[in-house]
Amino acid sequence: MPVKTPAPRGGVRQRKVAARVEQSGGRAAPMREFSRSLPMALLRAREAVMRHFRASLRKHALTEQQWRILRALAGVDTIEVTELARSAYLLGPSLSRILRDLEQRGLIERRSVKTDLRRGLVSISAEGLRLIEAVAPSSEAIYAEMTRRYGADRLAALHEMLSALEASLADMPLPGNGHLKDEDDDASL
Amino acid sequence: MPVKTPAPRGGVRQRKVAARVEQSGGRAAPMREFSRSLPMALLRAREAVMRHFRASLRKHALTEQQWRILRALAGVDTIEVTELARSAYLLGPSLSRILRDLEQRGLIERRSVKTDLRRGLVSISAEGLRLIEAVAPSSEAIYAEMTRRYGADRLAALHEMLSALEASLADMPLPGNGHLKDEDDDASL
DNA sequence: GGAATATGATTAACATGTTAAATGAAATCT
DNA sequence: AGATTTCATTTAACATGTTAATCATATTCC
Repeated sequence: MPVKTPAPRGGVRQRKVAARVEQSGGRAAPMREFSRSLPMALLRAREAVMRHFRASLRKHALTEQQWRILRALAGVDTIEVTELARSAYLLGPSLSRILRDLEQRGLIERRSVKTDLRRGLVSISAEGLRLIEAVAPSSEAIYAEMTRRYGADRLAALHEMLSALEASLADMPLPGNGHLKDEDDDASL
Repeated sequence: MPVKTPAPRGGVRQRKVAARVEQSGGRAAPMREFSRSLPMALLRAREAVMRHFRASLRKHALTEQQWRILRALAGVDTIEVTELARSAYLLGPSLSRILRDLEQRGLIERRSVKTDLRRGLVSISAEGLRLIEAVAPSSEAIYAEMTRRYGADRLAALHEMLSALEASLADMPLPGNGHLKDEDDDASL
């Protein structure tokens, strides 16, 4: 039988004095509110989207990344592993593992470039295509419902702002990475 | 000595016929372009942001998630584990592991709620606070540079659109999840 | 008060993210 | 040709994401 929520739940006690960070000038400024963290906002938004797809994928024993790979393969005849990594936005090691598994499941086929045995070629199998056709309809329906709820215009605008963000940061220099491990880098920037 | 790029690199061969998906009406429609996938766009944007922080965090032997936890703890006196999970946007199992490690490193302290021994209380240690003060400056500087590049207005607008997206999908029903594993769900929706 | 149920947290198991190192093959240099 | 360097991919090692199961404690019901 149901149990009511146990108690008014104390939960959080606010810190008396907020953490402060010394600025280069010597003044102290409050640290930016945690909730406004951009990576967190992107993570939360992404999860809000993804959780609707997980159930459908799980029914077909697919992970999100495996699905990304199959989707990428569906659009081409064959593709080199490195290109596939770019296309599905996966790092090499993850891709290596997943391709091994997908091949064992018969969803993809692999061979090598004859003129350069280092390069691997990947293509989707007939069974892989069948799987895509089985999953895609509900996936498309979910996308459609999301677009309806959020608004197609707003969605397009969001896509634009996201790729603009990527572009803005693409040529931003990464921190010196001064090959030192525990060096004090407070003065940097 | 440098070696020039080896060859014009064939890479990808386009599939002759694009994958198509049967619609409920019986017509065939081209599958949405893979590159337009919203989860992918969010993932790429997030990575474009995060890669600038990783080096700084690694210098202090912190992962992104450990940093999120310390940041969340810095704002409060003590917090219950469940609240911390919400605050740092981590699932329970991940949080459990990370708290175990952070406690071993002396960066946090734990105890239990006296009136309910199931609930754990977490707080940041003095050493943890020192670590935050060591990392925050460069972190803030990176945020500042990102804001400068992307534009403060645009950034605020992006935040708004992301939380609006979350809100739009919050009450969207998840797929029936019909407790069946390999059932054909093509007709769903 | 004791059985049944619910809750908070952890553990288990497996997949992926991330960085470093290793492996095998091709290109370059001499 | 042989040594060296570069390149594509894989393997290794460790941290996290994800779901299910477990464990201890609390609550509810009888």
